[in-house]
Amino acid sequence: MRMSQTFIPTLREDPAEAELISHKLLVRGGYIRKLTAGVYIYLPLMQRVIHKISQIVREEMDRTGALEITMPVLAPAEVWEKTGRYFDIGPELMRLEDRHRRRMVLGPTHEEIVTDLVRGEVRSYRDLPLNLYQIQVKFRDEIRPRFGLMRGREFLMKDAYSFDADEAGLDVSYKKMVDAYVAAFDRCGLETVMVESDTGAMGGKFAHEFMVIVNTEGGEATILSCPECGYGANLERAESIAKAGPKENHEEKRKFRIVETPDKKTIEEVTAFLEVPARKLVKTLMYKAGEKVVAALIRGDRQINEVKLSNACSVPMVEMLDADSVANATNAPVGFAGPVGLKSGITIIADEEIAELVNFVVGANAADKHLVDVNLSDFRIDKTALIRSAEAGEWCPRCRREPLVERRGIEVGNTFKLGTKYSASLGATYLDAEGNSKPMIMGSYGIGITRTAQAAVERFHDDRGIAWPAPIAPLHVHLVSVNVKDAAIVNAANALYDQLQQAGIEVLYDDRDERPGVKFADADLIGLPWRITIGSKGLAAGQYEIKRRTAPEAELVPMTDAVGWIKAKVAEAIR
RNA sequence: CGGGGUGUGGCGCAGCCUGGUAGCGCACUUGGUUUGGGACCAAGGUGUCGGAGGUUCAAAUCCUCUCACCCCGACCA
Repeated sequence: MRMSQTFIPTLREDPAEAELISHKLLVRGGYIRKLTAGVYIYLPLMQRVIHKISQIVREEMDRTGALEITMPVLAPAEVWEKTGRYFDIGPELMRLEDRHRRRMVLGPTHEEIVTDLVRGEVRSYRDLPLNLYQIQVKFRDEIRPRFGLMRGREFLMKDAYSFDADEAGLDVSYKKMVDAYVAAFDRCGLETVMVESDTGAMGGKFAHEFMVIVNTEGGEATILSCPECGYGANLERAESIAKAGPKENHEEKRKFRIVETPDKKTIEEVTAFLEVPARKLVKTLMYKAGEKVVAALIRGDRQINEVKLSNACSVPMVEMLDADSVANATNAPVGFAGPVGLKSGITIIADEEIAELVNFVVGANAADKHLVDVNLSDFRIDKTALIRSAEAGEWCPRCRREPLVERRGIEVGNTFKLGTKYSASLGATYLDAEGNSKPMIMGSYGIGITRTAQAAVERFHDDRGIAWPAPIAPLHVHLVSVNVKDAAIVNAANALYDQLQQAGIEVLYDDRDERPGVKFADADLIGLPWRITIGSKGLAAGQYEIKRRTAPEAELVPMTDAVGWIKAKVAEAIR
């Protein structure tokens, strides 16, 4: 590919639209351009990266026996209503009407469509297991698209769906997918960690996420993992051991009393004013869970975990009450809610840690008042559950030998054991060997292709530009001719370009009439794994200068050996 | 959707407070000199100042509405 004839619009300055380093580099390097919020155009280099990643993923999927298909982006709303997700997913599901005013959606994922397909075509246990996948555009109307490809509204995803006759079959299918994911990311040159995650709106009972660990702000998800036993989980999901640390509750229980706390609403304000530690205070957070109002009690120094809370309430999602509803429910402004004397219609769910507390502080359900020396016997608890977020430093919930450590990661893939959520609601059943009709057992498995590409940039870059892992680099070699007015250099560069191409090496040839500094800066920015420089110095010595993008210095390779040398290096790196 | 901010040549920005007919850097075009880490000289082209309405002799600048985009929060591959 000759640079003078392709389309790689590099930028000297950072684009104003980008915050994240990987986003800036992809725009500056001429990989992507934004069309509108969360929607991007993939330029020639990006297209090649996408092909590379897709091809690796495709090969690993095919190896498992999964079959590639393509389902439409546009789908009738009907199928989504049957599974209930038309309502569950909410505004993130892009809805539209066609000219006949039929309601349609743009697929954010394809469980409904693939299940509908399989329902019509598969009837016997003899046809199972079946795993169908596609690599295709998804659309999610994100509340706030950001970080370029990291959270676009339109993005490329590989999604696979497995259908099995029983749970044992699902376990086998799931394991195959997990292994394929590990292999695929590994082949991309990306180290990932697999963590347990919540199933969220996807439904199902068991899920994992594949995270690329980064130590930049690009890591959106927080994961907790155990250095000892390898346990890892998304913060949303991470288990806590209910009883941690020594008890301090041998104090004698006192009778609670009301204290004035004028305008002290936050934990910080109340603890400072009353001079008690935050862990002696119980936060009462008011939530809406379906039709019910729930008061969630957790220790003042803990964070609520809404996913765990919604699981405890058996609803897909909980939502914090707005200020008016809080006032309505507690007869007090926000900041003074408490469990004592709360209306009977409100469900009180307490975190497990609450049970250990004695003589604590709660809101009084009256403006500018709190209750001190409150004890468990002073109010009702409808349910006790683990609803606080786990924290780094807590003991590993599995091996209990090491404290959990916190890292940040980018989620590039996930796997779900769905069970029968979709097959049951859509009637995807089969006849077993005894002639009984049963719902198929499903799994679904996603890899964000475009997100993986950006995650790689977030992981592999320096202050000059991208440094692609060779297997997913758009091309392998960046050939730079130092001076296009020097016939000897041009002849040598042209000749080498031809030789490299004939040897099957993907090469980007910078044949532009630019100064060397411009070419080097662009090469570093674009980030191909090797750069070969042709200038008069090397030519005179019969050597090419070959520089690995990640190495500080170039190597000098005899001209006669160069093609074989680079070919071997590339082969080794993309193996 | 709540809070904050920005829209001025292709890109990055100044000008706006204190109205007076649009500017800088990069990029681009032409000619010349240069050529191992983002060159230099000369000449040149490029804007209905996001849109609509209003105030005014006069609006990029003031007012109202509107649209788009960005950042912080809740959601996600």
